[in-house]
Amino acid sequence: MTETTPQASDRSIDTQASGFEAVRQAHQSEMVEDYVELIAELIHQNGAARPVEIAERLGVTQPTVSKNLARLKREGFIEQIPYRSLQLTDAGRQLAEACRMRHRIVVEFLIALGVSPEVAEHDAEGIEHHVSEETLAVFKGFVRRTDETK
Amino acid sequence: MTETTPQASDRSIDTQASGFEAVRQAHQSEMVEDYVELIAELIHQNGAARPVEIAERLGVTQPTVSKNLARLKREGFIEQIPYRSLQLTDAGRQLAEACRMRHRIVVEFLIALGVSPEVAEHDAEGIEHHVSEETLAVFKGFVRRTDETK
DNA sequence: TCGATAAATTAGACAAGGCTAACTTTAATA
DNA sequence: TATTAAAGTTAGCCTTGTCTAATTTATCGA
Repeated sequence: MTETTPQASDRSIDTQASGFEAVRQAHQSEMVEDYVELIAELIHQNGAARPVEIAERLGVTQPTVSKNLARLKREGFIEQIPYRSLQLTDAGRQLAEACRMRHRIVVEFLIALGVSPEVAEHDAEGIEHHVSEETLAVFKGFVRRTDETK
Repeated sequence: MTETTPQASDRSIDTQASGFEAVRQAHQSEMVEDYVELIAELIHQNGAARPVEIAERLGVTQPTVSKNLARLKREGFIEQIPYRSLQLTDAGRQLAEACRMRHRIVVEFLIALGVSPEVAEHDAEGIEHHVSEETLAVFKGFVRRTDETK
């Protein structure tokens, strides 16, 4: 019992709880974000995005992709005609673009900081979903300053 | 095709898939890590860690905590006698200490970078579970250099 | 010491996101 | 054009982590 005073911790209990709540929220959107981002990437790289390739890139099975795409469709992010390339709706494109930017910033930030490119990519995949606007702005500023110094 | 940005284009599909796999793995351990870390914190702050307080801090209900504690017990991280304070096993203490260190480094890193303390705490909660050893070492180095400059 | 209150557990439901197995549909080609 | 291989879906199961409602158990103050 080193800290005797109850307010010894600088954070209120509510603040702490809302932090954990936010993490749970983030987990809810991760799947959707990963999918739309990947679909945009595939369309950009290959001119088409197909479920089988999403499965391969994410390292999951086709039925899993099928089920998750149904959710994306239900939520209005994609349109799908079987055996044709998936298409992003306007909302989907918008979300994908935001995710792509955020992903790029996180990766570039880590690299600017001195993390190896492979690990930067790897860690960014998990980190990007938990970076607030404020932190993202700080990352961006750091990258910009580093670039200028080069 | 993939314009000037360095990433995606030169990454193998396997590497990408293993990244997503790692994120899924991380999610599996998050609960355990959050709980042992919080239990250690509560013991340190209050001299005792009780399920009801864990529920409050995490912003979840008591039955949720009850169920999750059963898993921690099953996996050998805690010992529990109802209505007594939870106790960490050696393994639990070890894990808690590692998590505490990592958490501290991430928070200090974000603050050193210029993120506000509240947001740093908030974001760290989500980020910490996705930071590799390499990246953590880089964070640590950055904090050290910043401290020296002060 | 006993009874009210708070703490904890149990039971049962639900949503997400994985999986395998089995099936259907499309496309490619012989 | 008829077959076959690949792509996609469906059905059904599992695990995790959440919830509410109901129940049990311990503690503490009158």
